[in-house]
Amino acid sequence: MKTIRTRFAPSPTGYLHVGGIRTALFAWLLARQGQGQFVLRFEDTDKKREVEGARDHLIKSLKTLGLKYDEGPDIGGPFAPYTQSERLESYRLWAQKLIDAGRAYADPYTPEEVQAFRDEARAAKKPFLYRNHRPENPPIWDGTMPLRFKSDPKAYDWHDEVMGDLHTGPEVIDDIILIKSDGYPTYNFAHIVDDAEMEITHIIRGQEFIASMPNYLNLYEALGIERPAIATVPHIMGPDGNKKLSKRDGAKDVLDYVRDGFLPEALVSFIATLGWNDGTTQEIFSADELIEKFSLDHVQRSGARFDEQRLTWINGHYIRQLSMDDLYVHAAKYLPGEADTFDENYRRAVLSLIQERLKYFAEIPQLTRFFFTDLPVDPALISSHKQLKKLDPAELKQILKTALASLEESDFTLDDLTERLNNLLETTGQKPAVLFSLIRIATTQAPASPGLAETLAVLGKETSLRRIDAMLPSL
RNA sequence: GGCCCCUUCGUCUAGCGGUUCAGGAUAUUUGGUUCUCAUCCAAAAGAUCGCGGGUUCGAAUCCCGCAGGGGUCACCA
Repeated sequence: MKTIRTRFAPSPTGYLHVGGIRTALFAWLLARQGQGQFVLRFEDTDKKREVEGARDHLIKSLKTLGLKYDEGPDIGGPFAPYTQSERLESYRLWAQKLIDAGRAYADPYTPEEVQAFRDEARAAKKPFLYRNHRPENPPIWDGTMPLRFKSDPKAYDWHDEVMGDLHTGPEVIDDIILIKSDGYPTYNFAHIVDDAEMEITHIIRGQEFIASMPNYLNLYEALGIERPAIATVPHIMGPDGNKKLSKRDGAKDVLDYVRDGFLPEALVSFIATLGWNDGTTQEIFSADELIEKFSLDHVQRSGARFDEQRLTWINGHYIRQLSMDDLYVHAAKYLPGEADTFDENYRRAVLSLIQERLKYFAEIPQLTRFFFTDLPVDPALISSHKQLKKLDPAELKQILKTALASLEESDFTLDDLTERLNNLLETTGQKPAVLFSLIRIATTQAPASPGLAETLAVLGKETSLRRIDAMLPSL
């Protein structure tokens, strides 16, 4: 069996959103499970649309998600270069073959003239076909005009690894442009040449290319190139509508998610299961499990909607599984600025307490601020509490004083605090809903916090007592 | 408008002619875990399988039509 070689071939015209990374992930998985190679290739033949920094961003996105490529623009490989703008000679050579065989010709029309043909077709509510205007005696191609493919319209039946058996008639075949008037090849031509020269065996690409597949089949024949296997995956839809996910709809970039504190393994698991599953009830997959279980024939044919809630759930799952050391490595930088003056042990203890509450790291500041700074006394925490608001302020004050007296004698170890809090339930005769809530509010001034004893133990004696003292006058 | 693809709980999906008045997950609601939030556990609610015809003893599953959604018809990829 031939070694599997897949590629991810983005154009550096924008950033990598979740939909784009999915084709990369699938291609990577295919290569990994077949002991094959995964190739990165930049398709930079449209210099007008190129975005500064997009290449680095693409590379960083792949690396962040752990999609390591075996050959690529920055690391080279046996078929270098891996950037299309550096491969113009190849396209020139293949184009010449077509010219020699009478299968390519110069397009003598100006863009305006072609546009007029197009408008004409549109007005007649018919699809535009350039070949209906194919010139009878085209000039010799001198490189200043577009070079077009002289197509051989016919019906095609082909197999797509995801979409199944497909069929189209000859009416969709046209004389596509091979080389633009600026000398750069079109994607339509360049990717076929590159995939052949780079010995790519499987192409994974988005739905938008399915309509041009017959044209590619026609080109493969004319070039005498055996086509790779094709897997066309559906688009990922935006959260609200049925539109293809795009940056314009507020879709975040993969690195945006990482920046907000989503773990790469969560992103990978989420993206893989958007439109794919292994047929069992397993919901979350590690990269190794994906390599073992992924299969193109279980990829959904319909577009999946991007559901951030599901991503959030998966991310929370992964955060909970993190060891303390890993949690600290990932999460420490999200701590609020006030945390800088505290030592590492304290910061670790805080993170440990909120680990099971975290959905993504960007939530850390709001969840932990009271551990690092005294928040102002907030009377609303009492007045909106369904138990405490019923009690007389004087009574609350008495309860808190009793608690304070006991805590003053505590060594603030977790065991001692737990025991004292339990004893206080008896001495004050209050329910936990009253006693614990009151102490919790006094010491945190936050609407939510980890368990009371744990929180007090981390805050320490001095801070806890100081905050209770500060609370008393307001009651 | 032509061509192509798609259509199961809000969402992601299982399902490949019968053991399914459709299973799981998430989201939602409720209860429990000595306080809040979260976790965890339990439960509830949620899909006449887009609609209409067939084929069959039997269809979410096969066939046809329709509707809706998406893609494409660039010197973009």
